[in-house]
Amino acid sequence: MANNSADKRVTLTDVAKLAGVSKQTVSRVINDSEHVTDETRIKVQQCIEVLGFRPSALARQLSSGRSYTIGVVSCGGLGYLVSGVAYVGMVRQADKMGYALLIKELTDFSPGSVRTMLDYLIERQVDGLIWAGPEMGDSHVWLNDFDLDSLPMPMVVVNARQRGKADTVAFDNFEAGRMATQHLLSLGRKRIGHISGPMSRWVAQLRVAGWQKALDEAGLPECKEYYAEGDWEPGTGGPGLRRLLELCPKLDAVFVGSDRMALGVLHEAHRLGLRVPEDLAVIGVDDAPESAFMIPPLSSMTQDTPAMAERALRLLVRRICERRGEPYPALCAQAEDPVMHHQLVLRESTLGKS
Amino acid sequence: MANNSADKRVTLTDVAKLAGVSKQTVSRVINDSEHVTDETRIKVQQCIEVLGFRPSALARQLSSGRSYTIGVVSCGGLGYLVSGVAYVGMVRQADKMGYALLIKELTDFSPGSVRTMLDYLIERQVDGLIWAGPEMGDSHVWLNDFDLDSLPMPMVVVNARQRGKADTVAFDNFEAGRMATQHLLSLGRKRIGHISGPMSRWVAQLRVAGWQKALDEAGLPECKEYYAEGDWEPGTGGPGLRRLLELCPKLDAVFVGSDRMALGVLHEAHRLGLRVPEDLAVIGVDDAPESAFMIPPLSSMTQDTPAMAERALRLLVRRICERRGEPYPALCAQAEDPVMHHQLVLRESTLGKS
DNA sequence: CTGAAAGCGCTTACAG
DNA sequence: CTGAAAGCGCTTACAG
Repeated sequence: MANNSADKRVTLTDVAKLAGVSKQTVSRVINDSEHVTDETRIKVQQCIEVLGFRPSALARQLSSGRSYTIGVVSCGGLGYLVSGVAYVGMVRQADKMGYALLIKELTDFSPGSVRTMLDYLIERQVDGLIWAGPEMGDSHVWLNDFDLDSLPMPMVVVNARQRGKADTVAFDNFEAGRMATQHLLSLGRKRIGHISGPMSRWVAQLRVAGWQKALDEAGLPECKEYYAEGDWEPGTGGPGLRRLLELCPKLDAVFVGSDRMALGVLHEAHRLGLRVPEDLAVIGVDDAPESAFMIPPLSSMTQDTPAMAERALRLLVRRICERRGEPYPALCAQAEDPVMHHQLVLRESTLGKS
Repeated sequence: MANNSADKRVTLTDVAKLAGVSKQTVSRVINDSEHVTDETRIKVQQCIEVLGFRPSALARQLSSGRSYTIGVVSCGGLGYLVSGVAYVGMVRQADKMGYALLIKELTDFSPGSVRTMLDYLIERQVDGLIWAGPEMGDSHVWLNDFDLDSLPMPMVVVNARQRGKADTVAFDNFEAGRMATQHLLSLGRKRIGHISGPMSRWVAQLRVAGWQKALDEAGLPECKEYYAEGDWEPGTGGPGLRRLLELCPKLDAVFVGSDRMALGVLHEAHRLGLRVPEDLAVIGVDDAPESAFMIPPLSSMTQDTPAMAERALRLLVRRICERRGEPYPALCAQAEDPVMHHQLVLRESTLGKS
């Protein structure tokens, strides 16, 4: 194995010299160009071996204008679990298509720091941009102000409101809220409350709206009063449930904005001596790995976050290729629906023992 | 706001031309060199504004040999949750010190793919390397084969076995296993079983060893028989517990390798009519956000993974600066202990109702 | 304090 | 199929 240690960088020029050919020819070999004799190719490859030559990606990028790097803007905050899982999906997918991910974290949402972030990524000449982070309040206002077409590269927004011309890959959270509520209705429940995630979040807002819609459709608008706001975490499940019971002592079902909060709800119900689902049916969202093992096992809605991240990445690579007039890699050859859907997963917390 | 759209890249040369100075002077201005008249500086800065000039990080890197990029090799696998949380910690910390993270995923552990991975990162001239991924079986054998000093940049290994000269930041999982077991012993339990993570994992092995050590110290070596292997996930907790009860029907305590598996154990105990902790004391590891809300609330051991990731990053930046003879950024100015420690968090699953 | 030159390591046209 | 030249956009010495 060659020894390209700290000594001195081996360059294409060195290889060319040793092989007795031009730099251009060496370049052709490392880029798998067809216009090279087998003889020449082999000779060059041997010299590459011998010298332990590794082309500098940096130099290549500078001269070719292509970086095979995708910039990821994340804003983790409390959503770190989801972000984390999503990261893994993105890394894998990027890798398969030959891209690396350059990850930067947005620490605040001022237009200034957004601008700085974008400039930084532009400076590094990323081929495309993934905007991955929860949409908090008006954090995406800049998307309106900005002329996205002025970005020198395509961008895909993940799990946030669709805006203007920016591509977006997101779950249909309105539908999720509606479906969860409809399930509770189908069980004959009439007093259905909701504990939502933080209302500054787009995702939480939509789930609330879906819940309300289902209630209206069922002719139970009064239930819309049975509402409490949480923060996605287990700790707000219990207080949320108590609040709901204050508002409606006869509450018979609750749709909880996340499985983690639902854990808190189950815990509190147990403490209060409420039987689940006999007295209170509970359904969450996420279908966390834990949910099947809660007491009782929790009904929920699957949400395949890694799949969303992967889909976003494939879409982005499509856009990158489109702009450059290059063919698509096989993985993103066909267009996919940018809207992701949840699916009901029913367990004891709504169905009871089977 | 300047309009640097897809048109044409604005370069340092353009600025120099407009300002009527040399490129070198513009370079000085953007690098905050002191040897520039205020007058010149202001003039240049204005031209930069007007043209919307953004220096190319790529060009800078190529000519300066410094990329301010840290390569992260991850191998997610089932440990995605932990990896995800760790990612966020790393991204944040890197950002604060002016580095970006370039993330690559290792898909298999053959020496070849490890070599390819390292070459790739070297090609991209990352300033340093983080090896972040669970140590599976002999996956780190290459660390022995490789002469780490031949790497052109420093590397820090996260949460894996200490090897040779490579810096390592990791939890003391042996101590964790011992402490958890000692806690159960202190409650007067005499038949203490263990359900471990996959034994191909270094972390799991150490926790098992710590448990055994504590049993030996307590003069209860026979308990070492009460053992089952799981996979960290909730689904293996129940089967693990049943296995333990086969081996020792009078089992009175169990140390579970992860809180997620412990959830499965609690679920199964509930099903079997075993009271926790009266009949069976249960303690996990991780102190997951869910643990305080399990039924009953789970005793555990905190494990601050983001903190570990951040510490690893700080250490790496220290090493980078050392090699280059540069001063340390404030954040990593002082050396830190590379060994991280768990802490007991006691709840009802071992202590009972207070 | 400022500038002209050379160079970082590759790729892109353009010839032959 | 192969090569000599120019260029990607900066920075690093070296002069003045």
